[in-house]
Amino acid sequence: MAPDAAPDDFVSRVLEVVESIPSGRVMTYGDVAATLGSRASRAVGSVMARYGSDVAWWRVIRASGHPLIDHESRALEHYRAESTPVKWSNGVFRVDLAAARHSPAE
DNA sequence: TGGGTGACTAAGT
DNA sequence: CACTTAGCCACCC
Repeated sequence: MAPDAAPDDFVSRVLEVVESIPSGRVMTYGDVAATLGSRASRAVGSVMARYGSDVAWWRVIRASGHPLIDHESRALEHYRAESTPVKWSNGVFRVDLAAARHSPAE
């Protein structure tokens, strides 16, 4: 129980990547996991569910471009504030990955 | 130590 | 383009 989080932990690593995402950009769970050298996209989501309250969770979306389920209204407010490119489809919005996808190696 | 779960992904229908 | 099925990996009890 160290008071300071270790950057060696998978959790801290995920948070670091999410915080490295610039405003107006988004990353998929798979991209974040790939940055960590793993395919644990689900584990990334689990980390966000627990510690996402302290990071820009709205900048992390699914590979399909859909925002977090049951949180799309909250995410939309952030996207509008960050000028994130989104596409509307029959009342439901979707992030334009072709224009908003961010690469950490860039 | 082992089994079940999940803010997921990709492929097929 | 949207829904369904199977696969993966890390975390929790």
